[in-house]
Amino acid sequence: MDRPSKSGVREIARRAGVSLGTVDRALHGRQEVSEVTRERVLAVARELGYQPNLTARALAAGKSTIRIGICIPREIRFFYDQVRDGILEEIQRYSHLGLEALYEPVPSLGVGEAAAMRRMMKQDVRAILLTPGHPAQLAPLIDEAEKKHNIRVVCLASDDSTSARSTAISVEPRLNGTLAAELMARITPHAARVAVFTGMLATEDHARKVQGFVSGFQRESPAGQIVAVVEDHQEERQTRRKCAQLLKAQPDLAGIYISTANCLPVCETIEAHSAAGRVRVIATDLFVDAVPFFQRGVIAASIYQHPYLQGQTAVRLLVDHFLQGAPMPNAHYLNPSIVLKANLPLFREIAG
Amino acid sequence: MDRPSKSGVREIARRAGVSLGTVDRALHGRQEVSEVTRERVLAVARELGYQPNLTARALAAGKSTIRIGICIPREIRFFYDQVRDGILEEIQRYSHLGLEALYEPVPSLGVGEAAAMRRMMKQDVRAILLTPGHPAQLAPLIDEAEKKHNIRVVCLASDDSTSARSTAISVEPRLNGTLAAELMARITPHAARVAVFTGMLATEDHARKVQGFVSGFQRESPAGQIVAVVEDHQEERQTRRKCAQLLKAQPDLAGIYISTANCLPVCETIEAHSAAGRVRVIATDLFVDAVPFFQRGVIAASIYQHPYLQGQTAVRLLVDHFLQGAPMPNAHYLNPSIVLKANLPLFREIAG
DNA sequence: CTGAAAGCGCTAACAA
DNA sequence: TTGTTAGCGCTTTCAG
Repeated sequence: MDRPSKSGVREIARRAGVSLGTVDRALHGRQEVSEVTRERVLAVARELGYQPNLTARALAAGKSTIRIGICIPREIRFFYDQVRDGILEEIQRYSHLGLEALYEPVPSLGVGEAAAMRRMMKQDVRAILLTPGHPAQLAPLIDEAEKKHNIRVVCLASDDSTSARSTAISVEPRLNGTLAAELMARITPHAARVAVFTGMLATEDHARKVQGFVSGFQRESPAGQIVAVVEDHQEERQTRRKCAQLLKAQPDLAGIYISTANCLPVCETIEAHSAAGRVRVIATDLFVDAVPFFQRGVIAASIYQHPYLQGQTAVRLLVDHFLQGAPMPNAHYLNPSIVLKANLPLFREIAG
Repeated sequence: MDRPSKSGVREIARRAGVSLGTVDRALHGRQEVSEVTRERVLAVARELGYQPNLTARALAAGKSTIRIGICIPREIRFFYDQVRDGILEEIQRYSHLGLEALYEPVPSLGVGEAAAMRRMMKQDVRAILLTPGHPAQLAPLIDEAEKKHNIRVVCLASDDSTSARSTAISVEPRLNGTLAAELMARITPHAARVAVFTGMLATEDHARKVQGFVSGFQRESPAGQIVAVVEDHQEERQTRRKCAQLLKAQPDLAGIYISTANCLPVCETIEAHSAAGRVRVIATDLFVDAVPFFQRGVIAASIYQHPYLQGQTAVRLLVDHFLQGAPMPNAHYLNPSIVLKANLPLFREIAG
């Protein structure tokens, strides 16, 4: 693979007829070097196929040069925890290359994110990873971080593509919906009547999931019908009430797709109406409290959005970017998984 | 998190009243140090909560101290390629810590593996990653590598747990079967009659997949019936013939689970008999030639065994083991994924 | 068996 | 603008 048997800064310096310091300055595009010498040094480096030794670089540069700010809701055992674990563990793996975490959690999604971002910006972070609760509101701050402070902002789980954020990592909401739809079409009888529960259609993510489900279900089950799209604002009482109404109004309902993590009240209502089994439920994501509903056959499947992997991927993109100079993709979409009873125990939320 | 503000070998040496060299020898359990000094040094290290700086270690030890042998069938665009890519890319990511790949491919599964292993053993590898075609036959050699040469042997995709291999990474075959069974039970009508295609039941992996499917299907579809378990020895002509026979003998067949990657001949035979759609096919793994069958609705789903991730995981386990001293788990089981038409484009075999 | 000293490849502080 | 030099924390000779 590798051609150059020995080509370090030393060799470059020798061939370009300059000193180590100059090579370093040229390589890093610092200002204290003349245009012409820089060109020459870079030419030699290119010719030699110079690959910096990251180990030596990290060692010489001293510890914790790359501080990464993390702004994620503090939870216990849920989605955002997994995201955070993925981030922190991956940063840990790269700590020897100087990665360091600055954890500034917010109490819950969308609360205090701006303040947390400001705090991080003051502490010399090179990147900020955040799960924006209201992406649009945060956009100006994201733009400021990116443009004024040269901080790479990575959105996780949710996105605002109109802001200047460097990249976003998520399962494409529309794909969530189409995958659920295809599965729903397969597991329900012919000409099935199904419904969707969502949070608020005003939220872009929610709306796109629903759109994906609607168009996917129509395609995969032409004889089927979507009889209701219920907005529950993720409030438990509202969910129960609307679910009960739905079950009463649609006695032959064959399936429900819940596009948020709010499946518990739906499942309980279904059981209370003795509709378990007849109404196939496809949920979203995973947490221990949902396990009994899988076991009792209330939840047929769940669309899993790989929170841990989202966090891990974010860090890997940053490592490639900062350490290898790789460009950041505009967005990175992960492949969701389907959870059934059989593979349930292997997901990290359940395995412990 | 971290207590010790400064505790390197230097500090240990100072506190233990010895020199750097002695600390190093003690820390690495080399022989040229007296029992008593070593104890003392280790005690100080423990007390200080000493964590070696991997960067400095890699830099000082020089490049490529940890050579990893890779013995995997050479393919184009298939399962083992993905495994190999996962391994090589992850080794690349850790090259700065001294990881180096020694790639000794075999022409096909089970051919020349012993010779390849012997070659690697002579080239001073610290670990061997292999996908054993006939695990039992290789066992003595694996034992020799582990015990005589102190080489960590990691089995991928397939396992021989009776050998002395350090660990094995795979999707548990039984889980493959039960997951396919649960899905089959959901997507077929009540009291469905289904069949299984496998390679050879004499192969442990194949047998366990079938067992998983049989018991899972009985549990999830008590009224259903498994009308045939077909051994096709993964030979195309045999597969076609037996599949045609099956379709003729079982005109009301509702589903086929193919537990090997040999789905193409089955799908083609089904289409030739105009049975597409009526017979739901659940396949195993993924490759581009299968895509049209997904699109035409012949293959309803596939159980994906994450070949790339298997390779990547193997390397990560080795990194943790060699660099952090973590014990290797006896086996590492990955969570299989379900491929549907909707998420098909996101798998790396298809995305390119 | 132990100590002293010379780097690994790179960055950064200080001179020139 | 450029060159020189001293390390980063560890391993590894080579003497003692």
